[in-house]
Amino acid sequence: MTKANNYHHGNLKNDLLEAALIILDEEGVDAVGIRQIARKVGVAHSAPANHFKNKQSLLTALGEEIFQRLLQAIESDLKQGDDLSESIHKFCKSVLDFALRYPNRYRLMWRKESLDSQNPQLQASMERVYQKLIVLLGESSRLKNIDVESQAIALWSLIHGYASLRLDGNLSQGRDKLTGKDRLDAIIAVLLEGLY
Amino acid sequence: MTKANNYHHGNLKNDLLEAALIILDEEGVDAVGIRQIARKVGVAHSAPANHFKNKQSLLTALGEEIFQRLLQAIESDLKQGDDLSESIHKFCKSVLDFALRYPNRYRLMWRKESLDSQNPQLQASMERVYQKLIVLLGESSRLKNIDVESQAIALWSLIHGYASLRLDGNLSQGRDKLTGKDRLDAIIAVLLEGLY
DNA sequence: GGTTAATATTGACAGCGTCAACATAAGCGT
DNA sequence: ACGCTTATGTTGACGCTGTCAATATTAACC
Repeated sequence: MTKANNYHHGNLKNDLLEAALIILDEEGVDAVGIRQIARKVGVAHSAPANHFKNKQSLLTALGEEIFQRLLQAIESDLKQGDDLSESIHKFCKSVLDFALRYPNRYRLMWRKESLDSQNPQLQASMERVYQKLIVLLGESSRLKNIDVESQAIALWSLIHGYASLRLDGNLSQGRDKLTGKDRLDAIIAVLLEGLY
Repeated sequence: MTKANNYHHGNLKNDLLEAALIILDEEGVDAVGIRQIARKVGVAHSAPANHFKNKQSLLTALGEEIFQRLLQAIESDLKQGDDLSESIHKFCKSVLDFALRYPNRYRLMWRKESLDSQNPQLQASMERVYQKLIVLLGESSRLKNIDVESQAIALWSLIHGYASLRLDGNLSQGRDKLTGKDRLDAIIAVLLEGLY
């Protein structure tokens, strides 16, 4: 947290987002509020209004930030040269790891009632993650007679669904009883090799 | 809405849940509040406290109710005698239809920050839906060397993820460009037949 | 250096969930 | 039928929230 002088803060917008992220991680989505953030940064309860027109737009900016961080995490996990199967596993594992490490961030990014889902920058930062998957699949030549978008959506749905369920404790970690695989690997295997 | 006499209401608990469901459908998850519900039923703002110890427990009861309705929808769509592939498609279509017809109900049932996710009755009503899927898969003999739970989780993740994404407008309806299939059918096909 | 725009503060407002004190009525044993 | 106990509903208060309007302070620029 920066502090230029006593009145004008200097870097408030960024500090607000930083503080918001901490509150989000520590106390959950619903604890992230204008006044609480302002308190944490040490500024009047109405100061944030100069940088975000309302709560929704602050959360939207935060959501955008979070999508960017997820993209970073994915990119740093994906090594060039992996084959398709390996890339897919890494992509999914990145998302799951992110979701489990920062459950509240993952919840917020999909909370369309709290975010302005029409915001162009938010959409763009989300699209960038999705496009990563499209490119991944598009580069491969060993794929079936199904269009790339369907494949991407299937994979994206699978990992998003699994992460969401794991997040809220509806699913335990577990392993596949027959193959011994980690559950995530097992369900990816289902998607790659089919159910029958 | 029932009304026995002027003071004692007679059937308040049910009426509160009914009203809550309407508000949920019409105004979204965050609009569902003790005071608003009470207003709608025509009762003092503090009357609900006699039936639900706090907002969370009201929402939890509502969530339980919603899971039951989803189960009903699924059961009425599944006909005995369908083969496995058909059953799977129907199960998934039921869930997706429910999610798209009642987006706010679907959102609420997975909002673990708003519900008491440890509540035994809520868990049971959720488990009943999941078990439906397990039984479905368990009955089949044409399945691969993967344990039933992994299969169920894969399917459950896929449909839950897809529904969630569709719900918030992140995914358009669309069709598979190569097969012409409806997108839902296409991604189920991926799961059944594999990506390569 | 003085004016304008940006940024921060203070105070008010209605709405929220929760609690405590109190009012009313229903249920039940006698 | 009566009275006691318990269930259920009302009223009012508390501190919290997001937002807005009025005001104060400082930065930026001609």
